[in-house]
Amino acid sequence: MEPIQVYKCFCDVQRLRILNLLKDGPLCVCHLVEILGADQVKICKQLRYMKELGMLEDARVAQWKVYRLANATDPLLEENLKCLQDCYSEVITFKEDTQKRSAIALRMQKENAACAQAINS
Amino acid sequence: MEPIQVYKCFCDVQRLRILNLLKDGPLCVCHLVEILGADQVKICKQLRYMKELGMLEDARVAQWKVYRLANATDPLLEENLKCLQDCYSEVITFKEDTQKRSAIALRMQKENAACAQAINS
DNA sequence: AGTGCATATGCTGTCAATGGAAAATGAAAG
DNA sequence: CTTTCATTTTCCATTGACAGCATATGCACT
Repeated sequence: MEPIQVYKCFCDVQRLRILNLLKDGPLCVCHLVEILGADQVKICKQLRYMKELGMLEDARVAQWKVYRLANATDPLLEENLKCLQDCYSEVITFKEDTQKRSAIALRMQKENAACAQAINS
Repeated sequence: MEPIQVYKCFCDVQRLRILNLLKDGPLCVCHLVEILGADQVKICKQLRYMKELGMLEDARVAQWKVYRLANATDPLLEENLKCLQDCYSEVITFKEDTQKRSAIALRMQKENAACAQAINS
């Protein structure tokens, strides 16, 4: 992966937040939409962007589409997510996102939601 | 410095090469032009871009203008330059640039060039 | 086939970034 | 004060990224 392309990818807070979330495991689009509180179409486009870049992979589970980080993790990606967490937590809502993610996982366990398998597969 | 702005700055190989060079100490525009083998006006614009971003500082020495990294070094900047050197040395000509820089410094010592003080001030 | 939910695509206007050519500034030297 | 060298600015055309909206696809259930 060309470093310049990676940096272009990093130029959007939403993309950074998505990458940070996926770092802890796969998620389906509806979860990302809920956590980021953003337009579905927009999220979709970001996901496609990062998939074409080779950063993400996707898989279908029934109606849902599950995205995960691509296998070969880019050193730039890891370093930067760490650095952002350490130094820019007021600027990017990584912590809040991760908390929301836990809340969703919990809720789905209780409700035994159909979509739950997406997270745990 | 907003991380997004920093990443936008990183989206250009020439800017990365400039930052890498300045990490080892200040340089004047003419040296950067020589090392990067690029259009002088273009370099100028990049320098201005990074100065307005707060990443660089400049000072005049006679006819020459000397650029250096701003005092407060951004953790993102340091981390990324290191990471790029480690993992992408085939993609970005950091090593060659640094060698050229040494060659210039040496040559100027011999010639006792007027511009030399710029590097060493 | 027809409905509903989840996800994706296409199109269009807008705005920022980039490059090239020409002109302008600032400092030193004749 | 004119020339020269180093650097910067301005203007203009082009490109690329992005948001918004409408529309389309894919899958499951009936």
